[in-house]
Amino acid sequence: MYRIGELAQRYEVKTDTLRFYDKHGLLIPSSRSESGYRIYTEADAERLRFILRAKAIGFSLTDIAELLSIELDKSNWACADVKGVVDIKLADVEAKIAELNYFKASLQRLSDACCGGPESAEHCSILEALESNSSAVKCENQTHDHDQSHYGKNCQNRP
Amino acid sequence: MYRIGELAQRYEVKTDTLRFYDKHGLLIPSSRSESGYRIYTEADAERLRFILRAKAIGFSLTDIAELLSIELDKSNWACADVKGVVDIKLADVEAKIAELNYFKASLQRLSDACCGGPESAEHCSILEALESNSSAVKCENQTHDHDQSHYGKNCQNRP
DNA sequence: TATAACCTTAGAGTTGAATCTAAGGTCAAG
DNA sequence: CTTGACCTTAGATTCAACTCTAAGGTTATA
Repeated sequence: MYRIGELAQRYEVKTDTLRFYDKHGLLIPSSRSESGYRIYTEADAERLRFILRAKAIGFSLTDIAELLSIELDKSNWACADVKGVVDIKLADVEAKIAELNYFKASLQRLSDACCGGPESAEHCSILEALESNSSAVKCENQTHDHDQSHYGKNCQNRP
Repeated sequence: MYRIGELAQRYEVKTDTLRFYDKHGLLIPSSRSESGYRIYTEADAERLRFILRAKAIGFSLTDIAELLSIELDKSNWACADVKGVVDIKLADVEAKIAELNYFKASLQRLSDACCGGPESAEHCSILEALESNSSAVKCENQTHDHDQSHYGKNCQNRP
């Protein structure tokens, strides 16, 4: 039997968060004290661990609510249902990774083309790439010239 | 010279979005008509292209505002400033990718351990993993047994 | 019995990037 | 001269997942 503060401390969440989970039906404490304090049982704590674990794996609270409703009524669901939730999330995460890898490549191309030195940005290849219509990034040694050796191995696309 | 609707259509954004960019200082139209209509010039359109390109690369509107303020006053900034913005974003994107890869691995482990069949979820290894305290995912063939050949090459962690 | 540390509630605020609503003004075509 | 497509504004709403505030009630300890 825990009060909200104890449970919060034990699982390193804010009491606000537990109240939020209560209000949204994810974790409604098994009972209340006479004065209205939330009383959490060990089973409630288990449910919280389930929530936190699922959250750590990347599920949204909506996903978790779905998982919990299956969990509470397992025998009326099939493995396929559960795996479905996981696989949708997996596809989701994979799509996000692909998108971010695309961003990363774009940023890397920009970064590599720029000397990063104290020179004026008037001929900065990053700004020029953002101004131009093409997706090509021109290297800076073609526009302002300086001793690039100071600034590391930039501009991967030089001849 | 474009009115808001024309510019919006040309670049496939909503007029709302352009008004939002106006209000937030990202793209203030060069002039207004007598009746107060926003009038965008070709230079404004160019600036919009800059914004959209930067957005596609994954910059937030705040990042873009910074990039634009450098762009407008290039000669008073160094390449290092510009590259700084890009490199911070790059680190950011890399961190997000790493986190998502971690999520992906967790989800993959869960998915692989579950048969995904029409069997009752009572012994579903996904739910069991979420219930248990360990991060290990036990394979289902140890709990409910069925002809797994129907459901593909699941449960990578079997003996 | 007073003080501090707890607990309660309803409701507002946060972030980012729009998107929507209401109430109204402008303009070209028929 | 009216219809409909456009434009204006301020301000509200959306999404997720909290986080915070104000105003007050409870409980353990000195």
